Amino acid sequence: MTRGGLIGEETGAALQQVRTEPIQQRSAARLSGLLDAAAAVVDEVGFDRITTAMIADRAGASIGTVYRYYPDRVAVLHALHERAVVRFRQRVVDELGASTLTSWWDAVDCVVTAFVGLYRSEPGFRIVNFDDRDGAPAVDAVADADFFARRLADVLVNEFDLPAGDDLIFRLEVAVEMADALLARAFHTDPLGDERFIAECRLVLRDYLDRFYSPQALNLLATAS
Amino acid sequence: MTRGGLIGEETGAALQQVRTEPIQQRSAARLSGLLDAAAAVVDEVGFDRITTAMIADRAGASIGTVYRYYPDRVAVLHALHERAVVRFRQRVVDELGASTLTSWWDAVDCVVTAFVGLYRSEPGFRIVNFDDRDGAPAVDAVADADFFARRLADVLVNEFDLPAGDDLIFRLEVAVEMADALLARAFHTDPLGDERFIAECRLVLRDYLDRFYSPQALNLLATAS
DNA sequence: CGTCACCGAGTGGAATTCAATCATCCTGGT
DNA sequence: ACCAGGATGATTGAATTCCACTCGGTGACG
Repeated sequence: MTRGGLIGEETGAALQQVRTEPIQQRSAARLSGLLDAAAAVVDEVGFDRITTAMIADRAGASIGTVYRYYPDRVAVLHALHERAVVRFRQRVVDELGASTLTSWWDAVDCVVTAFVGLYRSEPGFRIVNFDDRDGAPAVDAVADADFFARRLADVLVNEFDLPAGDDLIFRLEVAVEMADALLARAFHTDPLGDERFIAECRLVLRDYLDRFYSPQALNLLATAS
Repeated sequence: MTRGGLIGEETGAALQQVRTEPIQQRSAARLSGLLDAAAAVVDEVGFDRITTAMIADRAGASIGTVYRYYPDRVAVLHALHERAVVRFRQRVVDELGASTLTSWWDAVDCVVTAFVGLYRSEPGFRIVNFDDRDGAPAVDAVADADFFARRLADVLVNEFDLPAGDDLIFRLEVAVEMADALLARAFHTDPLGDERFIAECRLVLRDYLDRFYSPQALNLLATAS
């Protein structure tokens, strides 16, 4: 199933951010418990007021336990970021499966919907943007966007016969960056998301991609070759 | 001169971030020296690993001196941010003056050019993005984008007769967010800026705004009313 | 000689470590 | 099957380190 590839359990972008892989089952819950706590704390006190003690407290663990699994404070945020990205991809897959797709646009629309949905439902999702420039998770943010663009390109090529190639990937990455910026802006003030920016985001994406991948543009491309 | 308004010495966004206004001349240089040091450190160790001690060291001052002028660590970043924004506006004005503007597009182009130029020449400019979401200067980042959009709107209205109003401001803010995201992406890996993303940024901006403000669109608007 | 600038050891709180302790799993003997 | 008891994973929290920020003392300028 090509769509499932979006989730991607490949190790390419994966990272060993956990010091020790949990062996016993009790600690499996600890890990996600710590992340849940971190997410809750982020939403409560904000991104830069987090303390490791708060996370430990909220998770019902001691400080040492936090450091058993994560090398330092920012690694916890990294992990939270990663988990949210995975959930985002899962949500995109769900959206794609629940909708009847008649053109590539429907797929892009699903991505936007998934993104907006997560912003609304996932605690701490705000810190998770693909392109946070300066904060902790910054390093591999672009790698995430790039990775996602590649996967999305696969889907669009396989299901809607868009022309594969670097151009498509590049344009999707451009689209991802723009969408991320506009949606982040939509949620900057309004916790439910400013509909104006969300709508404009869909419009911009469609216009931009239509320029290259509208039926007309594709026809021109086909007859020219 | 309407263009000069872009620089904006209004007190609306200004802030009393310096504790003590320097009285003696020697300390005038100290202030900018501290900011230069901060900028250098930001470029070297990254945004979240900055240390007040590092800044003091680099500036050849002691910690106490930093705190003489700035109330706390983030105030230094704020000041750096503010200085960069002022320089950006100045550069935009310079670009506008040095170019012959035949349409609003040339003005937008100048803004992009100024932005790219600063990215290349100004140390620490990366932290200065309009829309840093989580880091310290995040609070008024959107306010900056909004402010800049308003000023730019004034210029475009006065010089190119674009229809004034909230719609124009909103669209310019959308444009600013998109441009910022794409240019940040352009400079994420390549210190000189990936030309592909820069070019695509110009294209996206033009297409987006053309939709509403191309001569044809404006004519339609005029005849309809 | 009174300010203005500057210094840098000192304070407090948060981040991180680590040696001790507890819990769980494993193994081999009965 | 059962269980003792070592081996190893998991947890703890006091101790340590790091870092932002203060403040009393020292020079420099006018």
